[in-house]
Amino acid sequence: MSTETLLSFEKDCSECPIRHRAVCARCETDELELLESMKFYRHFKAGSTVLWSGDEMPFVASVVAGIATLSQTMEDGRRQMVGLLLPSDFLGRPGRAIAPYDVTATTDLTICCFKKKPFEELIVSTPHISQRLLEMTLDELDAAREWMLLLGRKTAREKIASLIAIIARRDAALNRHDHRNAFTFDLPMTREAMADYLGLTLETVSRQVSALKKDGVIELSGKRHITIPDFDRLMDETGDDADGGPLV
Amino acid sequence: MSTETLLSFEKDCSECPIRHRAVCARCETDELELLESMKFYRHFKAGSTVLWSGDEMPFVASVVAGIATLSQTMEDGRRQMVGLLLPSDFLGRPGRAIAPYDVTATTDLTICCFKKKPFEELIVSTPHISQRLLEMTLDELDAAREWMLLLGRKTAREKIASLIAIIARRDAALNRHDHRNAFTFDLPMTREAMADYLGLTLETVSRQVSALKKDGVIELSGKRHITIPDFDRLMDETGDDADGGPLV
DNA sequence: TGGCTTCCTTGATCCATGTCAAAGAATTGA
DNA sequence: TCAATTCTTTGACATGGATCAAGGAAGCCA
Repeated sequence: MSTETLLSFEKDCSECPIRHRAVCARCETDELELLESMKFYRHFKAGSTVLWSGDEMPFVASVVAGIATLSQTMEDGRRQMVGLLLPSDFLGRPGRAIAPYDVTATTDLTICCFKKKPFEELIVSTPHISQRLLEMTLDELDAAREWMLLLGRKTAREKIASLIAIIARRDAALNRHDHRNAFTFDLPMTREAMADYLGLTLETVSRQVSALKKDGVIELSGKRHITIPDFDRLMDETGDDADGGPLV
Repeated sequence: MSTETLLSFEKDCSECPIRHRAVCARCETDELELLESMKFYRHFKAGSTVLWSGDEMPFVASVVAGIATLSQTMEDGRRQMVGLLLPSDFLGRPGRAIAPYDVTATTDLTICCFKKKPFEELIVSTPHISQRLLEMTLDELDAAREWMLLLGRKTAREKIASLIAIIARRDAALNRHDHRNAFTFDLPMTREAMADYLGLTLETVSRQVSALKKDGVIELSGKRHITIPDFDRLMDETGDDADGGPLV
């Protein structure tokens, strides 16, 4: 992202890349002006920690660019990712002072922050915001339930295929590919992060990625760059219904 | 639940057992009167299906009494429970016409229903309702994330101990036991439903319940009646942090 | 250029949980 | 009271994924 672009939306919400999908999506011009006066940006480098579970959480935020993850860690070190925050997703919960999960930037990350207290007042005074937040939270709950099916019942191979399909789908949505033809993208995460997402070990992730490659379901160049020659073939491997809904 | 009690709250919301926890919790007297004029009750017998995934969903509802589950089924029959609805929990999503999950009554069930269209108008016109719904949805999301850790990373023994702790905790909250001493309750579900909840087979559930019994973590009389001699001992078996938060 | 460091792959082996099978216990209905 | 049905337990065995171990590949900095 270029510096000018950054400066442009940092001044003016109407230039913001997530203007129409974030928690502010429904806001009118006057409401945006209010938000502009309150917001501030923070940047994190790939791999850095945004918050540790148990930390004081003085702000809520929207992801503007990059990817963040939410994860929980057990005493003995077992870790499970429980949320994946993409641009426009919301971080934090009104009414909660302490972060319940570790929040990590898996790529370079820019977030648009609001101090918690004033934002909580906004929720009450600005229905456009609380309505949008409800909608987004319901979407996240649906995603979490899809994920629970994956964690509880899918095989390692199905898990990998599902994750690749999710990422491919998102990429298709962003970059306007015709998803039914071959296309190409980069995995935005390490094998270890994939394992944490899927409830597997990184060795199993590596083996199953290799297996899908050997079977021609995906093509790999380097470690991260993937081509999908036949999206339907990939979908067959996910274990999901043929008609898994629209690719968004 | 006696017939008089039923009749009493069916007429008058202020008598309702879930008055202070459900989606209507924040409503004022005049708002309650509006709800009273719109609501209708439906009853389901234990084991019956409330909705199939893909069904038209003409209403949203609050669980008044009993337990319902949300579950997803894969084409080959693998099933994963993705939600557990207890009294006061909300069923349905404003703006959604089709049920995305199977909804099953695991005990006799009473729900308080609102037709979808009028309810959606309420959401917009009555902030007390949409604010409460947001809060409840955020709580559900937290629960789903806790569950994801269980599904992805816990052992079978830890999963069983966690489920028993969850049920015990809920029972403690309802029946005002002192949870630090021995107490007793019934599992409200079959071994198969436990397996669907935990991402296990029913045989593994049965074996691990037997193992916890042999090790003195729980006492069993019959198949469903459980006594926990030492709650801390049970918590040690769940894999969660010693301090897993308050027992609510 | 070369040597860290991080990330990834692959092999050998183990074991927790799934699968298949049989039978016991509780519940229901005739 | 006796089937019939549903729920549960237990055993024997199979297997998918974890664990342990080694080394390869790519990126980074001196």
